Amino acid sequence: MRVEKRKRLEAKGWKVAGPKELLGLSDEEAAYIELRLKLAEGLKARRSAKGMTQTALAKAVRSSQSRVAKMEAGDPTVSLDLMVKSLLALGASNRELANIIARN
Amino acid sequence: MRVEKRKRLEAKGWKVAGPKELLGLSDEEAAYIELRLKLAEGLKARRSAKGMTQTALAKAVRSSQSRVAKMEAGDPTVSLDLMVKSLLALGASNRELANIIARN
DNA sequence: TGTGCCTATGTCCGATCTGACATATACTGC
DNA sequence: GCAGTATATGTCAGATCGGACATAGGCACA
Repeated sequence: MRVEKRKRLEAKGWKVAGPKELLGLSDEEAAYIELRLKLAEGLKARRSAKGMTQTALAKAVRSSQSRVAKMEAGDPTVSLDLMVKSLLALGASNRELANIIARN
Repeated sequence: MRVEKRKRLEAKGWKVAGPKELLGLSDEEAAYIELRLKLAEGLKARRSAKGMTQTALAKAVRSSQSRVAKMEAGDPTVSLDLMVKSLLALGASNRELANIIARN
């Protein structure tokens, strides 16, 4: 993984467990965090494509605007569950979900 | 969704919120639960393909045998996060994850 | 039948995540 | 400038999820 990307991730507040190399991420840690970021981006893209506000999406998933903002920011305190549920609430199919995840 | 499948899901202990029709699942609820089952199946398949025991996988992800069993059973008390992390720990790439999700 | 191994299920309490709220920042149009 | 709207960020009590543990069921092979 490129240093630039790593710094982007670490800047978001991720404290990474057991560094294999100093401040490094293991492959699976990296895959996990990249996955989250892809979901976050997909969420934001889909929401704005629909012309929805964060508040509107929040209501649709019975959450709050602040949590939607955190989701889209890739905040470590939001779960994959919530992000996935939100994408589904935005009308994404499992197949579209897969596309978001597989995307480079 | 076919009634047979619905019963399969409900039998696993899912209590579904706000039934649109009596005992029915909305599209997004169904997609969410199917997603979980796919991950559960993928997890079990991948683990046994590697000849690992649940206990061995548990150690690899610093979890416990009981939780691995629940994961593979699609138990509602395990999060997507844990299932995804476990799949990644089994060496699955994000792309393989996507394949599991997109599978029929 | 017993011993051994793997998996399933239930319960507990400590850790993590959640919605709600407050507040801040940013960008409009007036 | 100010009001209105959208988004970002921090905090907190309550809800959910976590590993650990106990225990049961299943299946093999002596």
